Amino acid sequence: MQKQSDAAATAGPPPETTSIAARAMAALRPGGAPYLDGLNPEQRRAVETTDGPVLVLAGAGTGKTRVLTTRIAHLIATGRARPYDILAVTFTNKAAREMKARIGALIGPAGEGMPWLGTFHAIGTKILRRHAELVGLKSDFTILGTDDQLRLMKQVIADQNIDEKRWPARALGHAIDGWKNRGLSPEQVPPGEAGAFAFGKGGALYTAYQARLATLNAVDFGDLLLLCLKLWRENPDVLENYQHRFRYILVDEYQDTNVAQYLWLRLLAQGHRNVACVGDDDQSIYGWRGAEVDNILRFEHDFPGAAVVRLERNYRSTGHILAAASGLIAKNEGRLGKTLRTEDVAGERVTVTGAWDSEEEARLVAESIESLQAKKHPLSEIAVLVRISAQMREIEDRFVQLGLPYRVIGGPRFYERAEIRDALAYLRATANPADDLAFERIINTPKRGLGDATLQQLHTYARAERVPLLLAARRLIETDELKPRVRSTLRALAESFSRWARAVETVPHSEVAQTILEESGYTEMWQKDRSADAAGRLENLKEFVRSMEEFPDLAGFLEHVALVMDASEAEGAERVSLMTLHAAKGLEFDTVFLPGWEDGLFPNQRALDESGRAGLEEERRLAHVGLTRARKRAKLSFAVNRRIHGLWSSTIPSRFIDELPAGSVDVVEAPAHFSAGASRFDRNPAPFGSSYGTPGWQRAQANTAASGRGFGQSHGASPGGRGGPRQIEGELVAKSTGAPSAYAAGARVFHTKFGPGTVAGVDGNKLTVDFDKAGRKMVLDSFVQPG
DNA sequence: CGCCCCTGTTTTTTT
DNA sequence: AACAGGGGCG
Repeated sequence: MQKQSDAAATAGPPPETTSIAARAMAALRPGGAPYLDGLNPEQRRAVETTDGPVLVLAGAGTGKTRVLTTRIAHLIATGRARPYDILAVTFTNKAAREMKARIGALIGPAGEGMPWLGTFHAIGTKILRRHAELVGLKSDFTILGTDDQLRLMKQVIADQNIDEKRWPARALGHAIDGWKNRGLSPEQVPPGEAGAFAFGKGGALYTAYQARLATLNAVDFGDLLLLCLKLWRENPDVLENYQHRFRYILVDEYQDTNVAQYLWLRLLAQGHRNVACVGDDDQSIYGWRGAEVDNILRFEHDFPGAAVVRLERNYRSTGHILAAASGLIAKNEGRLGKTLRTEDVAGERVTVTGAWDSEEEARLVAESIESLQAKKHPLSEIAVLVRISAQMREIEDRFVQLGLPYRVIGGPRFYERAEIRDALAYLRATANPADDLAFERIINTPKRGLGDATLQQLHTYARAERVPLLLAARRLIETDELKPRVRSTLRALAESFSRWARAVETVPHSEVAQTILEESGYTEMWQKDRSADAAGRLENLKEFVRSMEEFPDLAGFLEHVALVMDASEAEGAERVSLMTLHAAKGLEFDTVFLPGWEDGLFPNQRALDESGRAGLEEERRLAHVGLTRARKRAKLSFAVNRRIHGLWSSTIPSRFIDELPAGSVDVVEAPAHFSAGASRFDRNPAPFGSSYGTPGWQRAQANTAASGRGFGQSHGASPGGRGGPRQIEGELVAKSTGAPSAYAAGARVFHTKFGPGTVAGVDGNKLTVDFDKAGRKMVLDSFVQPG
């Protein structure tokens, strides 16, 4: 496959033609084409193969972003395209921002104001606003966030008299999301799937949901793409216009595209057929939210004659790290196949350390960081990457105890916070009196005595008269259908909204926001709140009002908030970064800690249960992403005991550890200071079987016994010095026997710690056992005896 | 209408 | 274990 693609690439239009012309044209400009300097031959080919479809398979650390930005610079500098002829799509705002900045740096002001560089959703919005009426919307449509969607779904479910407990709105949301990801409008959903939800009502619910959106003049994120497809299919002239307009199309992170995005791109690319997709099938980690690795695997089929360029020269990691990552990812089937290589030194081996429990693991990580810090390793160049957010807690606790400065990347986002969503709801309801969802959110926030009963009345009236809630309120307060108290409260609220709406016309919008928050009693609500986070919320509200000043008007600000759900965070501070593996994609650090490599956690059991082998391969890609974040040092670890949902479970090392090439790995034993006193476990819970028979493990056990209790030696881990971690080269702690287990599902077994149980599943020498007392656990078969 | 207790849930995350 | 959301009660 690899050979084939390369052949196809060279069989295409000879790149030299464009290359010479490009260079000649660039040479006309003073200073030649400095932006091409320093590209390697493959990168250069990816940049200079301008015409026709191109797939750039860019492995981790091979200069993907550089290629993308240089390619745009090249298109503009050589006069092939003006900035507005180029469509460049990314997935995240961050990526879009970065690309803008780098293009600016490459070619100066000429590259500024690329109007069609943005996320799929931002560009989709831009297009839909221009043609809103063709898809049944007004151009000032609202973009709903997930919480609004959820509330809408709840209403729809209730309307259809379906038990929301049996068929939760979340599940419906998931189903509809899935359909939208696959580009399916309600009528296109396969009947079988539509019928699977709520006794055959899934399709009807989807239809009803879309109808509700339409009456609200609102769309959700999926619609931003789906409605473009509808627009183009029903209006070929409009499609043609865009096909013509976008002379060159570039797509970043192509492996993350879902079907809807793929269809979207394909329609547009059919014009000039100059589409360059950059991606890495080995870094596809978003399958669970609809990304189709197949899109990248099928590229050459979908775009016949496509040139394929592989970027395999890695400029990031040292040899052993790259070897470990490559060796691991090689276990995946269904990949296009790349071999990363580096000209860098072999460097340090990847280390693997076993800890007694997750608490000790956190301590090991923290102490390891402290000793690096002592050697002047900048903290900003250290990251701890975890599989799930829940792992962060223990690590944070440890950092706090030691006073290690750290920052969590990708936590709850600014615009997702309750106080911000409330403030936004006030602004939305002010800007758009028909925004029922916003009005509903704040009608009783702060508490003003307008509860469910009142809301029901409003709903009934609004539905009967087909008017928005706020208008329904205005009309009802003129009748005597409401209790006097409710009536006066509601009148005051309605009048406030009128007043605020008038203010928007004359007063700067951030001042109006300030006024709204004060007059509505919202600020006061938090001032009176005695809970610990109230002060922080007030701070957030201040920041929120302040951030509005950066936008020309209220509508502009609301659009920004709907599409750009992240607030820029201060970078470069002297802190350790803590984040999930997913959040780490695209980042790099000198030293990377990868804790929690245990079967069940990583690879994650749920991924395995839900997606089987595909799930396992995605987990493996995640591991690959994790390893390739490291420039100089990657430190894996696992714990033998971990608390899962509050219960202690015994765990076994990740199968991925076994899959690493032994030659690039060092097993490093934990410094000998197991916190025996703090553990609630017997030191020797089970006779160690073959898997724990390695010298390192045995020594760890011996040291534990000898070192006694307490924390006394916690700083004795001076690396390189005496008493520091000893290394046993090439030995793997979790070495599998490879031999199939002697046990079969259904067999009765006995475990010294967990007692009797029944084997539920077998995977090599790893057993899933339902213990009579202890519940379901995963254990190595050498830990149990026939029972 | 509002508060409190109980119950069920718990991957990864963007737009 | 921790949290969120719903139901029931005052």
